[in-house]
Amino acid sequence: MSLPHAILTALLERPSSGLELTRRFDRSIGYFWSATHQQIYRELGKLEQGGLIEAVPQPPSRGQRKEYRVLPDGRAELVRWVAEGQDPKPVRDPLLLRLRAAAVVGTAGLDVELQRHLAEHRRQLEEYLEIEQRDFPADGSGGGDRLHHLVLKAGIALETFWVQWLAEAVGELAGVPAADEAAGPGQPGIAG
Amino acid sequence: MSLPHAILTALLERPSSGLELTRRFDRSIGYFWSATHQQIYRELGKLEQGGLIEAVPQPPSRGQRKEYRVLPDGRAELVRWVAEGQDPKPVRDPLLLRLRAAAVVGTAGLDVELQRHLAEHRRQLEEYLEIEQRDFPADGSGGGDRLHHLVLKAGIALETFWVQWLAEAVGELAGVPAADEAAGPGQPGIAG
DNA sequence: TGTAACATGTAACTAGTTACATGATTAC
DNA sequence: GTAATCATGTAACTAGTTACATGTTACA
Repeated sequence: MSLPHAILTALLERPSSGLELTRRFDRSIGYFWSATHQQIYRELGKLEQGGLIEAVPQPPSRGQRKEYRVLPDGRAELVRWVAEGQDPKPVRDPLLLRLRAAAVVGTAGLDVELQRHLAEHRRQLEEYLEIEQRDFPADGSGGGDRLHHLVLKAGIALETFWVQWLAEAVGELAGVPAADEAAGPGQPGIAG
Repeated sequence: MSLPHAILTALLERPSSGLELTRRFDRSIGYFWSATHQQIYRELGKLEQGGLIEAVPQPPSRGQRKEYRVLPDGRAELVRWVAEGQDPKPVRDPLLLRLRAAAVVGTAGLDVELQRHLAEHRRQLEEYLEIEQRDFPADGSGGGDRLHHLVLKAGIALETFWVQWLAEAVGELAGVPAADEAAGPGQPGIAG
């Protein structure tokens, strides 16, 4: 259950309205935990009801901006959650699944997809590198938080992995015929 | 919607009963698309109803083993899905979120978690490397599918990333006081 | 005949997605 | 005054998780 904690973190960094949060979830926090505005408004309601956040007093009506800030209980909950025992979540990626499927039914059409993904990951990597140059310049003058930098470096390393792996995959695919029957059955893959 | 396609792939590789599929989703396919037995039985029902798979004729009763195989429509659906346009799914990782939260409320208790994750990723990496040695030995005698190897190499690279990054994170954390107030507000992180 | 392991399922809940509804403010 | 945009929300659906229920087979 990470969304409430993502919102608590965002609100501690800066008290915001629902729409502002939505915008911030399109970048920043959203780079590793995305959420739609519907999810965010619903969760804000729950958090307020639970006494973890409060709306800055204002005439509450539809269409009217409502700014939230974190209450002591909210901060305490976040502190608790940071130290909580959580197993690493296993990889869950449809693209890897598609490669596995392609090994059985043929790779027709997959090359286009791989190239599209490659371009997208290159773009994302560029974006992260620009952020790093801006917020964490080599001369140490940026003043950015070390933990923030650590998180950003994870993003950079992950995108770098995808770019390299996809480039290899594109090459590999070029050498494999896109027949409808690439491999017969009984050829067990990862651990059969 | 990847689960039905994961099941179709698994059944094409080898016709199986629900429980066998469940076991295979604990390793193999499950390394990049996990599923519980409840999900699997529900999905098998839907796929059968949709005419994509069929149960090998048998007296159908509870507690009685039921083996499924893929029908032509099921294979066609999988072929279609392999070439389908799907955007890369953005990273969604609670651990990165927790680091971000720790930058605001302090890192107390996080080091233990990082070390636990590090150990788990080391174990998983070992497992993948053993599978690689077994199924894809350097002398090319393994006969494993090139696409399967590609998928495995993605798993290896991802685990390698985590091991390296977590090791750096543990070191970084050792140099940061686990105070309840590590950083004041107004210090924007990734893209603020 | 009891019990462990095999095997299939139901029910209830939680999280996330998609489509749509409605009011307020600003710029023309 | 009306169109665009800001802002908050509802409803319905899909996917995934957790807890539990029930029948079958082997075997001590």
